[in-house]
Amino acid sequence: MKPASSSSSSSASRAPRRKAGTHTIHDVAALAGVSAITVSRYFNAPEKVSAAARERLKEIVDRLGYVPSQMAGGLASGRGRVVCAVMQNIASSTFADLVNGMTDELKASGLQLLLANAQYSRELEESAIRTFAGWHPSALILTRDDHTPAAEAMLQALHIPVVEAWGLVEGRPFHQVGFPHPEAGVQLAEHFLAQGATRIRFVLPRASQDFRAEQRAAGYRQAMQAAGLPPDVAVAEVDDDYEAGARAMAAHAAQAPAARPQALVFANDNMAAGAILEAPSLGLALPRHAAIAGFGDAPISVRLRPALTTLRPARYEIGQQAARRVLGLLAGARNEAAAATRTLVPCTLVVRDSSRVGR
Amino acid sequence: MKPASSSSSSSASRAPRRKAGTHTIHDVAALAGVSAITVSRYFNAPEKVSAAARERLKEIVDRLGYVPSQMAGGLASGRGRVVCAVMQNIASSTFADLVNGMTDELKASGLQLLLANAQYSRELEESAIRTFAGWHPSALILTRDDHTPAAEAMLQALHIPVVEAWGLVEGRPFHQVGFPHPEAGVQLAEHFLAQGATRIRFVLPRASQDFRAEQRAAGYRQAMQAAGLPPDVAVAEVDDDYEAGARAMAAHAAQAPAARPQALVFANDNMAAGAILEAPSLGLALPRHAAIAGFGDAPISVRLRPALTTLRPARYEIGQQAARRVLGLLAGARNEAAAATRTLVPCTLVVRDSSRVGR
DNA sequence: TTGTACGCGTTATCAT
DNA sequence: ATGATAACGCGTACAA
Repeated sequence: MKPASSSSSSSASRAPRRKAGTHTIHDVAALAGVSAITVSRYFNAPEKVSAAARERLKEIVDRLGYVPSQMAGGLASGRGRVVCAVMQNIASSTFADLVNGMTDELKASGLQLLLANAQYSRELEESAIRTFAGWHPSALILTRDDHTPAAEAMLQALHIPVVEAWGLVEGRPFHQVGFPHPEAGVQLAEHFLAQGATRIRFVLPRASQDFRAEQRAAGYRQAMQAAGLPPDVAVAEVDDDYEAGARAMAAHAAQAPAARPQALVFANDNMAAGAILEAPSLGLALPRHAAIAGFGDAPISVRLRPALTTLRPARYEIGQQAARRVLGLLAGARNEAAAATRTLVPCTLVVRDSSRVGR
Repeated sequence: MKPASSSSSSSASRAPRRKAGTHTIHDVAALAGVSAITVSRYFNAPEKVSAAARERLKEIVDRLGYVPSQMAGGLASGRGRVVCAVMQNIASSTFADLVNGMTDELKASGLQLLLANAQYSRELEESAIRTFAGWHPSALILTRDDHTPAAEAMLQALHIPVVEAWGLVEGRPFHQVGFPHPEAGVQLAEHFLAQGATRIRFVLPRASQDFRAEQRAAGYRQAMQAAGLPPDVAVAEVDDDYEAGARAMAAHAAQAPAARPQALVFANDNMAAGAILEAPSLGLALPRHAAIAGFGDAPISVRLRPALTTLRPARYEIGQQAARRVLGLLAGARNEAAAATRTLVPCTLVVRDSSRVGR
């Protein structure tokens, strides 16, 4: 079976390409006695297909177990039915709740959520965005607002909706859903200031971690200065949050009672939990010897003794709203240059026993 | 955007399809003075491209910010560069660790991990598998072994590696990585039996939750019966694990001391934590009034007082091994009918203060 | 080591 | 409401 034509390799039959093994839209179309495009419309715009055809197609699709190829569809339409999200720490319950909110909201739309974990690193975020670019996503959801210049350039070049979820800052070119983290620091500081405390310490996790925590610390600083009091920010020396909290408590116990801060604001609930759990073995009775507050409203917080006062961000709702914004932007695709919107999903201060300032 | 089409103004039949807006492999090829296939090889098999071409291509790819289209590549090659995983509860730290293990292991391979959340429901798992089928994944990772018949059929029809991670049972047609959960129940029961305890209670979360917990309970039952003792399994009446643990402890306190179980095995660490945190307000001193053990080794467990004895599954490692098995199967693609393998990643019993049986 | 020709399965466009 | 045709961007097979 050599190609007879020695000259320009003409119509010589090539080896048939290996089939993917699954059914294609043409199999379905042939069985239903319609053309492929009708099957396509059956999936993408059922109302444009006659009821009769719809019924026959449903039966055949079910029988064959046919599932449209996302890759072929994405290639043909120029956009993948994918929303990509870059989280900072998949293992934390915070981001898990965000993801749940997004997933639930996107479920009905047929959009698949693609996740990446950047571990609080801008460089990893950039790399994730680059990877995602290959999927031609319909939209992108990020969880920070200080991208690398390269990442920022890619975001502009993609020409798709970009939503920054979790924080809320001014002057960004992208849509945002979340709350201003400095404001959260202010809220916590004022909770203690209102009780007449004058020595309030803010405890940060070890550097190079959650940059949001530092924004909250900045808010705390500002509130202290506004009250004419000296800010007092301590930074943990260990990575484990519980351990860091426990050590902060030990440092507290080591100070002379009169010099001790009256209140400790921890950058997150895990640190605060570590502190509360450690207190008894240090001979400290809470909240008398130290009023405590955290951030995040972890599930454990209400169980601690004393129960932990904390700030509760609406995590699930932020994920949901971010996804909803994406869907809205995709639907009303026209408003290209529409101004970036900012959606506030506020935190709630949850006051429990741990934050009663001793007198 | 320059028209990449070589055929010029002939047969102006149709409107040019809207471009995706990004660069294509041909843009890169043209700038480098090579053909498209060379660019393709530069990405997929760099060693087959001359060093000179490689260097020029690197420069151009960087300058353009070109990223190959996953959809076009997947469509052309018949398999997407995607591994799909169905988790049962994304919000739990258990599954987060699994995901981290998988992600890290897959990172270098260029395979993208697609996640779905089935919330302990077989039906949702089936639906996730159906959705995933449209992506023509290279492999599938699941976290249960009791799929619906329809799901099972799809798994067979996909003709791709399937790995069941987390549990380990006999007689399954798919590869497995994990540990036998009943065995975990046995381990915990025996830890208390070895201390001479005769009244040991197992506390399950509310029904319709984690079916693995019930497998562990079955192991506990078996160990008790083997020791000639009556099993005592309590089932929680509330969904919140902490609350369930607290209530179990209250029920314990309400019993006459002589009739109380000497030891409580909780189906997970969250329940155990709820119990330990509640004990002081019930007037119970642990472990004297109740020896406690959990399962999972949550981060909080070592912080509790008394610190919680628990079983530590190597979650990250299970995720990693599952991904590694996938990569192995994809590399040595030949062994189609190779027998399903089972990889044991054992649990470690972590003994702390909470489980000392009072005498 | 590099290039040519073709088709992967779907949807956009135009036509009926 | 339905169909014919031509892409979408890339990788496989084969040739040089």
